Amino acid sequence: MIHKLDMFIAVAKEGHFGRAAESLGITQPTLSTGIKQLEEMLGVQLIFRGSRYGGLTPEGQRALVWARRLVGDARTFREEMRVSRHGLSGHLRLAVIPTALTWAAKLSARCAVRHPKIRFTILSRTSVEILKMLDNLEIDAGLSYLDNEPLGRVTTTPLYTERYTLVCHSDNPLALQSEVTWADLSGETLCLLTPDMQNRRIINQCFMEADVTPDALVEANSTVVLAALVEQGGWVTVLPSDSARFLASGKRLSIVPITGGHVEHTVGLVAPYREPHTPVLDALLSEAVRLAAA
Amino acid sequence: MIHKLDMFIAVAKEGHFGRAAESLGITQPTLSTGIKQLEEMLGVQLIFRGSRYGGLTPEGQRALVWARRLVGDARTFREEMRVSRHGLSGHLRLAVIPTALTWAAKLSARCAVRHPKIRFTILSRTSVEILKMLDNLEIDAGLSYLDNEPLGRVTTTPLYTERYTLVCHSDNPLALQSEVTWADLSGETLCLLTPDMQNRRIINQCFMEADVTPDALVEANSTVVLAALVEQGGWVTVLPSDSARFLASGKRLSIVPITGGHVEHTVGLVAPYREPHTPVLDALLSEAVRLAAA
DNA sequence: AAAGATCAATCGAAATCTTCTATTGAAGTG
DNA sequence: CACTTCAATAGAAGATTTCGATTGATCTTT
Repeated sequence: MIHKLDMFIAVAKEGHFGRAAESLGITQPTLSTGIKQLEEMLGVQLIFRGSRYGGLTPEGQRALVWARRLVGDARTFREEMRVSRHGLSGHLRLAVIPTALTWAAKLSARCAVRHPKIRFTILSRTSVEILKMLDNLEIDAGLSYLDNEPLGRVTTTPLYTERYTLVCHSDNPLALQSEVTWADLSGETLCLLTPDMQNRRIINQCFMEADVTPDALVEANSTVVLAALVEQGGWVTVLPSDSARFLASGKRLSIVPITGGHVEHTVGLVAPYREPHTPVLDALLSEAVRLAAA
Repeated sequence: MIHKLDMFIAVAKEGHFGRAAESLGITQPTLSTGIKQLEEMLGVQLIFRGSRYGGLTPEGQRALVWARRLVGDARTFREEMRVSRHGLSGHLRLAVIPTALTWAAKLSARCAVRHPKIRFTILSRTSVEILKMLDNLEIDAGLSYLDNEPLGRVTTTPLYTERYTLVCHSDNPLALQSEVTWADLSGETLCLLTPDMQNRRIINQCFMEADVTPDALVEANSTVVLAALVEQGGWVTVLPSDSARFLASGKRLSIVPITGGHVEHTVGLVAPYREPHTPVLDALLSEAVRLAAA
């Protein structure tokens, strides 16, 4: 049953029997018959298909919610049993928005000190992708914005609040100012994150509120690109203070706080809503709480 | 996996491999290997045993919680899929404290009118048994006291509040009074529910608070016995007003309200804490809400 | 419109897993 | 010390799962 549900989740995720089978390490006929048996067992059609994948039926949509829950619970269960004999060890998969990567490093480092047997995988992803990966059980937790955009059924642990700063070359006249406004940036040659990043959308809104139309000549999905570009001279970018500090250190880059109307955006840990969590995830969550308090 | 967990739940419930196997309709060796495979799959020992059942290990205790949850969710899932093709039909198993049996009848009758394809099984049980049966997935919901004694992880829907009344033969001098106190009953020949019933414990406490030691010469676990006994003459009993009214009607029995210090005890529907519920259970719950409002 | 590519279903054989009956072996009982 | 109870084990029968090969349908390209 659990295994069949796993197949179903894979097909729903990939939208393609062949790829889904590959992702599970089984052959396509096996998966086809698996789905068919699941449909027979439940007595409902889950997937529209006439010689090719045609999306989920309404029952399929509903079944997907249950499938994710059952498979997720089963994994958590197995994980808990595994930990009870091997001690707190295992694999923790995180997806993180680019501007929170330094915090991901901080968090995982502290967690690793306390629990040396836990392995980490940290991926840079957009906030939307993070939620999707949480749904599909591809990651155990994410680091993303807690406010602003709709989260699904998740538990959240606030970590810090983003404050935006200008990052420019030390030669730039703006570097001498103790602070700048969003309007001050109107003439500058901007490089920013791509618009699929929530951070960029937030920054866009800040510019809009200051009646400035930002003109980002270079867009990238990595803050490293932005910092490197700024270092070359001529370019400026906007980054949250922590990212900015990290990327600017040791280079001829200056950081200037940006003042003026912008909402505060909280970044924190996002984990599936499931009670109880896996012991490893629990360890991460409590480390996040400690880190937030510090 | 789910099937193995089912076996595990059965063994934990019965405390005996043979009986557990019988209750599942499989043979004992099948169950033995099933448990063994489950233990191997999880990598932990679940059950102490050296040629006979020796209780659950600590990991087994923990695993039992997960097993109940997974099996329960899987059933709810299947139920929901079944309903999506057969309409709101199915089987609803209720366990009810004896004094709430009339309400169980009322509730199921109203529910049956609205959803003619639902079948009901209603069992008279003690409140403790009801909670245990909910845990073991033997019933879908219970009708029991919502306050007073510790409930597990359940959702509750209040239905009514018990008010205690004296039930006596119409020839009894007490029948002429408009009300009686607990102390007034000290000389009477009492018959009451057995002490394993929470109702009896509540009544005992009422007597104690009135400094009366009740002397129940006949104890029974059915209100029918009590009413029949009172009808024979000489005996009196104490019942919640609804039960009393129902049992006394058409017989030479009188009902006298009992006044004086007693706490109010709320009776209502008790269902497993699981979101979402089965569609059939949802139907029952909303019917209960309507009935409570009426 | 024909040829080719893509994709999921189907078929049949091999492998794996499950369940059964019969038996064993261990621990408790009179 | 025989007797009973209980769970584990062994071995065979049966069911299920999986896979490679193929088919048949649909979509794309020429």
